[in-house]
Amino acid sequence: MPELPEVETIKRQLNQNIRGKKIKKVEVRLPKIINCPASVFEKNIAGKSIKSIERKAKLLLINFSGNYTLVIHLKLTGQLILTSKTAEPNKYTHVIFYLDSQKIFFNDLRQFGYIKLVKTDEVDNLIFKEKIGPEPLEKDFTLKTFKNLLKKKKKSKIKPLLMDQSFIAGIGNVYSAEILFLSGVHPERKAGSLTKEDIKKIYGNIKKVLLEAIKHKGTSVDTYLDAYGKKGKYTLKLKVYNKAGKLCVKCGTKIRVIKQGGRSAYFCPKCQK
DNA sequence: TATATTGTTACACC
DNA sequence: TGGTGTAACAATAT
Repeated sequence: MPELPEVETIKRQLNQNIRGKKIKKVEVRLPKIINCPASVFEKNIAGKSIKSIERKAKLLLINFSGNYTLVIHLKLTGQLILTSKTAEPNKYTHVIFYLDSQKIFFNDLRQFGYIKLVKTDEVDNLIFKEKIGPEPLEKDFTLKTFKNLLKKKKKSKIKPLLMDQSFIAGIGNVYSAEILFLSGVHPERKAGSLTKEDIKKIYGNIKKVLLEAIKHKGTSVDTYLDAYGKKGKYTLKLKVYNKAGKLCVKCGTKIRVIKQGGRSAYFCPKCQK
């Protein structure tokens, strides 16, 4: 499941490899993935060069010459794979970008992901409309900022709150579970019940876990692959996510799973209070 | 063969 | 109004 570290990994890899290169042709195999007729899509992208690639929350932005930007969300099972000219698409390849000597596949098993063609100067507008919260790895995301945000959400349960993109950007089910485990905080605690120490720990672990995950090129619990088609190695570092019934690495208690808002929340009943 | 799973969003409820 | 719950989306594993 691509969250901030996975999207950041793809962003860095694409910047290293395709910045400045030209898109020769686009092939849209599944029209519902894009937000306009394929002819319009192709017309505005083909022949244009890639200026830069950015990340905002879990969104990947590819900026082109000619002032158009592709806004890409990978949702649950999306992939952007940079391959050779001769690589073959699979049945989940829905859009293909052709470069001079490479291809980029947009693959998505569940077809929830999207690629939107947007005028570059309208991207900020679009992101503003999505009400995306602060970027946790930015310098201005301080402990004080975090405390103040929590004050406004005293009645919310902490795990769904960390996953709320309008509260804080880029955190999903995997990393919220890991952050709370390392902080010793139970996923059902209300924001208003957290002590100063709890808040400090959660704040520190948000930065720590996300940075560590980027270092390992993300987590592959589902179909996630990086831009080179490789799995993320943070999967090996996971302590609670997807570990129901396994033994806690700290205390040996069985990891439990509960439902929160219809989603699985994994935690250690002894280490997380 | 039916069901659970999975993130996000839209929408209903209180 | 904010917090919570549910359906829908699609494909797969069980």
